[in-house]
Amino acid sequence: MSTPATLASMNLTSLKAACNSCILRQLCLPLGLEESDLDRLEKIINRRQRIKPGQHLYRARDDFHHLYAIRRGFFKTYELNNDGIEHINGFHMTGELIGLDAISDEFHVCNAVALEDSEVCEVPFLKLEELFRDIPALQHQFHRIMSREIGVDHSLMMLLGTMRAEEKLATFLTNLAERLAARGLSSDSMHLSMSREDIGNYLGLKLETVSRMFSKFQDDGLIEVERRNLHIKDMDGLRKIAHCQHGGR
Amino acid sequence: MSTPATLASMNLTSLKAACNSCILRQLCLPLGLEESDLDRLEKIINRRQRIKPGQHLYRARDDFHHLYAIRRGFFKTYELNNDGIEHINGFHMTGELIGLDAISDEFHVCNAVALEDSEVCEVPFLKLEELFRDIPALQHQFHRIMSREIGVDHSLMMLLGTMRAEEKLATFLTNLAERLAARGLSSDSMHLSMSREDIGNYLGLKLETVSRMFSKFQDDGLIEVERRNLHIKDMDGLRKIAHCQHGGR
DNA sequence: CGATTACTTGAAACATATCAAGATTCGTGG
DNA sequence: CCACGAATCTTGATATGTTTCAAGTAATCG
Repeated sequence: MSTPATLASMNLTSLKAACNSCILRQLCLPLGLEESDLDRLEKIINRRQRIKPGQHLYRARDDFHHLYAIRRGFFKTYELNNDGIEHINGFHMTGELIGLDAISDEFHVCNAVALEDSEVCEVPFLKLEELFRDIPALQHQFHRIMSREIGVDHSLMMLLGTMRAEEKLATFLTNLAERLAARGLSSDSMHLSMSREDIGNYLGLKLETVSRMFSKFQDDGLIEVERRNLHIKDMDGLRKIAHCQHGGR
Repeated sequence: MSTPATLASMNLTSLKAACNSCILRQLCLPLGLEESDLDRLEKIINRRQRIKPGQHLYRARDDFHHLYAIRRGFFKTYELNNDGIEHINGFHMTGELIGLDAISDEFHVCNAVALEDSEVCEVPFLKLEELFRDIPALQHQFHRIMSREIGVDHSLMMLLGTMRAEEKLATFLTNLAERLAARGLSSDSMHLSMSREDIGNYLGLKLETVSRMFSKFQDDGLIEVERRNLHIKDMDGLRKIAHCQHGGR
């Protein structure tokens, strides 16, 4: 399913990266870059790639060549262990850079699949590293992004290791809302791109437990939820349950 | 308590970093560097710092200036959430680089405390970034280390999210053994530097559960454990329980 | 339209936590 | 050096939260 209207409205230049005009600049790699440096960054970013829901951006064991900046849409990244048990490492939205875990072994270790109609900028990593040598600000921003990823993972480890189901889900929801708000999107009404099973998998819970907690929150007047449409009625109440404020993802 | 013999045998130059002669080169930052580049790296590494057990290397909210390469000893890094609940992010040994999570906000977010008599090399991060511009191999190795950290955290997330107590502890022990083996140390007999409570905290279990699992493994003939001395009698048996092979930490 | 998938809810089973007591080790000061 | 108290660890009994199993409903898809 392509979207003809959007396609028609795009000329060739807009198919290039165009970090310059990208509303995500403040979230993404080129934060704080000067005009001339932005141009250089844009030049190494090959093209924009469209990914349909259910389609994989990369899979474990794929050769690693590119990082991906999410321009639009929603992804989950997950890993399979030796027993074929799946675990979701993260849900990723607009402005986030994914594929960072593949640098160390030169192949991807996790799988990235789109949960919504998505679009990514493909960033060739070796060229990016070359650019770092000329643009210290870009290098530093990249390190901040990697470091942030580590911090986010630590927050998730804390969640998985110390919280009960109720706290986990409340944290998940407030965090999702904050990330939407940071992108100027509605933070009290949202569409959940992922299934109950995905949420549970991510939080270390079974889907039934997630469903029960949703019902409980609804009974308590904190949210309204029907299927994947979520309305947060009492953010402070949710936060009180989550009580531990979490990082960026 | 200092160790006079060691102190006496050290001259001033050996108090400098001496990556050159460091047995950890293959694990640490300077992997694959040429002699001349090694010298440049050594020059920015200020000094070696000795840390006594129980002493903090850094604390959350401390200004971030340095990464620390562990030359000798054993550390745990932990985070406190808003409720004062502690969660251990990792146990770190010789050759590992810690403090990476602080880059993004320019202050430390977790606390690092020595569990044994330890020694670290202090690496000024901004100077290191400058060096990256001249030494591409160093830059790339740093990115690999950060990426590896992310991969390790993902493995831990999988452990916390999907495993039962028995699997968690078996994974913890085999992983510890592997890391010791990678350093040329005995992997079947070891001293556990951390308490049962620390192990439990790290694995998302209570100390009583850890203790029970230790007893169970001992009854099953997999290990011998008395207090903090551990002997692994049947590594394959442990691995079979762990069954999911984990990353570097 | 029927079939499949996603979700909800209940009852029972299970793993781990909690509470509690006792044993051992460790540190410290008398 | 011994004694005391604190910390660490083990083990048992009970409590609790989450999972598992099961059934049913609603939405989605071909």
